Amino acid sequence: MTATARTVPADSASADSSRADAASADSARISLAVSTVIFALRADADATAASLRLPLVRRIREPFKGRWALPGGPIEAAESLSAAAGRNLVETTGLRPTYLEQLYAFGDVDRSPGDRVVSIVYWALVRSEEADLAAEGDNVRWFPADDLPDLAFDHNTIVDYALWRLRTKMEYSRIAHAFLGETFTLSELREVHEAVLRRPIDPANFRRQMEGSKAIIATDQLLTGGRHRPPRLYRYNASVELTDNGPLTSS
Amino acid sequence: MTATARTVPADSASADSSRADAASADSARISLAVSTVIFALRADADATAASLRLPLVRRIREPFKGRWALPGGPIEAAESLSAAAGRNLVETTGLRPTYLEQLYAFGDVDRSPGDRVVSIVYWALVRSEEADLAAEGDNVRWFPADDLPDLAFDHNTIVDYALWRLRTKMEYSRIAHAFLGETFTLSELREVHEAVLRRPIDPANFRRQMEGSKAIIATDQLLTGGRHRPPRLYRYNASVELTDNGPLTSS
DNA sequence: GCAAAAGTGTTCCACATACACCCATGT
DNA sequence: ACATGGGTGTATGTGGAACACTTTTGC
Repeated sequence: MTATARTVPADSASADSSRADAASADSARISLAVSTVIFALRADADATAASLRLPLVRRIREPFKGRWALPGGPIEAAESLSAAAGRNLVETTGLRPTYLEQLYAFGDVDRSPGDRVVSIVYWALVRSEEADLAAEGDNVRWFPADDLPDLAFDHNTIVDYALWRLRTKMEYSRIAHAFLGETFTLSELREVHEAVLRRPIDPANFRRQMEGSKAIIATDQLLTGGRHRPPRLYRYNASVELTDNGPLTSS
Repeated sequence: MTATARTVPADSASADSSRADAASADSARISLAVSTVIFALRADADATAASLRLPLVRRIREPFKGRWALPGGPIEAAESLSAAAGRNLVETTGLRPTYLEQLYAFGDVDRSPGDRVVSIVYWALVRSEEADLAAEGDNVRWFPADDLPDLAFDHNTIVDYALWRLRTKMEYSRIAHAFLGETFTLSELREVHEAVLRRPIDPANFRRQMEGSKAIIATDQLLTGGRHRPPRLYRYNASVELTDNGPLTSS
């Protein structure tokens, strides 16, 4: 992460650097794209537990023709980066994200054979119920996030990083709500944590942490129809942000 | 942070999205730039404490001609994003960064009047001693990070976010070393924390936290010449990363 | 000796963990 | 009745905050 810059005489400073935010003929050759890592929790094949899954699209042209890749595309002149990512997501899956955040800008010189592409990558969470009716076909398919094939470009690296961010953020943020609907039981919320973090969590302690955090509000409703004692339904407390992104909450 | 995307028929998915990572005529109109928020700790005017400062460059052309702005410029075809940021930093200040990390990609449609510019912003830390001999002139000047004038573009927002990231990261990472030299006393390290976080820290507890973290190694040398009991010199433990950036440590 | 920073010891408290135990429901 | 998940109570441990106290230097 440390730059490999060399020292240079201090005098050469101001002339070049005053071109701040101006584009030259050089940078016009670099093309810009947006990609999105879309996570959903979906029932496993054996239906015993939910697991993290993400949709990929099959590339229909070179480079990496036939390989699976993250959904992505160019940015239109009149849309912001997050709007481009959101549009992208809708076009690929037909789903609306409940959470969308910029992940990282990937711009290594050789990440795309032939041309130079800088990809601004977003990551998103969609509700499980919605994900079940998501578009799937020959060119769009959902894969288990922890067991992907060899993807096009540096997309395996990108997914690894997105997974790391999701898991890190799950530990200190209220992000799990984004996988669930309007109301939910504490067990459902706990199962989201367990599926993402891949470890069991003590229900008793989880309850106290959540109730102490003021991130959820108990409703007066119980979920009946289960096989056992009906659990209370909770609602997300909209007055607390899902994640603390500092001064960048509104972009 | 939530996208404002609308739902769309699921069928329209694969055709467009398979253009992943390809650039169209649209995105060729968007120019790409790199900017850098460079932090150093420098002695205050009254020399009693150090404070966070950063170098800005004066814009010599429209838009925002005459306004102060973050150092930045275009990305060259053969350099990575971090290399562009590092070069940028050297050209502006003549300094070598001890820490350099991508901050965020800013790409709102109207952030630059007239044209559409996406700026990939890095933030950097440089050593205090080095910063004292940094280039400064009519078009490059250091400002206190917490008291900036009205900057060009959305650069005030960018600095606010960079400050938030620096302060957040200072709390859970070993990043403070980047402001210091090869060896340092615990007081110096603590003063870095105090200056960045703007609050006093108990020296006794700070010592135990640092020693317990294994991030620093005691040398057998004491720093003599002070007015009081000579403190021990410590060295940064290179075997632990400054920050945990997950699977992205080497880019 | 005195001032002041370096460095050590100890108490207190918040909070996470582990786990025993009671509650309410469907079968 | 009993199995099972919902929900409460409680002991133990860990780590930070607060602060008293000792050590070592310059003057």
